[in-house]
Amino acid sequence: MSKAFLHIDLDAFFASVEILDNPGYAGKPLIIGHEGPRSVVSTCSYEARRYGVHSAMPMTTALKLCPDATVVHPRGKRYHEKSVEVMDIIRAFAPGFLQVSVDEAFLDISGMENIYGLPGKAARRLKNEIYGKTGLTVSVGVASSRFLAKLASDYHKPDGLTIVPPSREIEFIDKVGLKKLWGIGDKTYERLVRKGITSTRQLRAIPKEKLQEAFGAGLSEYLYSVSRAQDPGIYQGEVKSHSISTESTYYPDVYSIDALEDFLFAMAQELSFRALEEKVVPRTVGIKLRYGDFSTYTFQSTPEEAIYSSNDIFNIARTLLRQKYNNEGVRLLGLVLSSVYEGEDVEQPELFAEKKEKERRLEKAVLELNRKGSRLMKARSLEDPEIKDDKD
DNA sequence: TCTGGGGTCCTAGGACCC
DNA sequence: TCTGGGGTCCTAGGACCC
Repeated sequence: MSKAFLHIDLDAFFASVEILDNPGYAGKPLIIGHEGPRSVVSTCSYEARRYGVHSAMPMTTALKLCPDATVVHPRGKRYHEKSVEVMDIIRAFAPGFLQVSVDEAFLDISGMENIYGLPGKAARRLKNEIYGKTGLTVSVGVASSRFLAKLASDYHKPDGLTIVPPSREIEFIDKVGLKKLWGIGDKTYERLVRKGITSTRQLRAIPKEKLQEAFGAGLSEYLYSVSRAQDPGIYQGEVKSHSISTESTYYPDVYSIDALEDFLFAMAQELSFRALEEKVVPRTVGIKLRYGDFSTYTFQSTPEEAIYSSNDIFNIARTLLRQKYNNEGVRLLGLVLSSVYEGEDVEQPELFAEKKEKERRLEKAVLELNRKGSRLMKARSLEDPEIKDDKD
């Protein structure tokens, strides 16, 4: 039985939702993002793309290229809502469903010819159903592996449908080209070019051992597979832990460690709430510092004691900050919880258990109130004395 | 044109244990 | 007498993707 996968990609998702909610935007260049000297474009409509605007471009550049564009601030909640609508349709279509981001999902439709006919027919039916029920268009790729289906959905956009027959997979990879292969970014592409490799054909001609010498075990394996249209197996892994993070870019740069600590304090609460909501517990806390010259550093710590509350997170983060901050202007500050595992209850030595449990209950209560719409934040100035007096 | 914010995975070195 | 190899955990950095 031959395998068949669909990759479904929502077209210019955020921009499309804005146009759906506000038909006056239709046909006009639309940019989703914030204005500001350090902002970048989140997404933009296809009309804006004609001017050369694209995701991750600095907003100042985008507005120079396309001064008439309408800039709309992102509405994450609304996008999430629409995403759920679309994903529910896709999930109900076939059993092998795998969502990989707000606007992308895979479907394994192997052996479903009896229900939908050939894979291309199934894809067309799914596209129509999504458009009919949500008003959003998607681009779909059909192929024998997730990797190829993903490349195929990107091949023709928007509202595209690309089918890669099993007999023409190598040909397809060659058409896509080295530069646009998933997993080959700017750096890797440059490395390949420096070795005189500029096409998938050239890459394929290189023996495995030579690739290993030049690119190391992991990357060479990857390059060897994808140049032969073989799925490198990116979307199979069962995740056992993950990370939760937040970061902010400031303008102008921040020089005050007190201000940085205040930011960390707010971030610690936010992440602590998110962890509580997800019912997970982190083992590691890290900070990220980016200075005015864009040099970026990360520092992390994995304490022996369990991390129970936003206070624990903040104390670890602040210690890292005090140890590592070099007193230069900070452009970006970030906080990361990693090695995050399922679990609501943390084992604690008796002595700490009671106090920590109390803290955790308080935070859960605050979380509950926040869910109901009030915006509660603990003030750092009202924090318990243990924190304020702690001079490390 | 000076480069967001949320993630994942990989590498390499050091500590520590067997 | 300075001397092995493997496994696992941790840290920092880097590449990549949406």
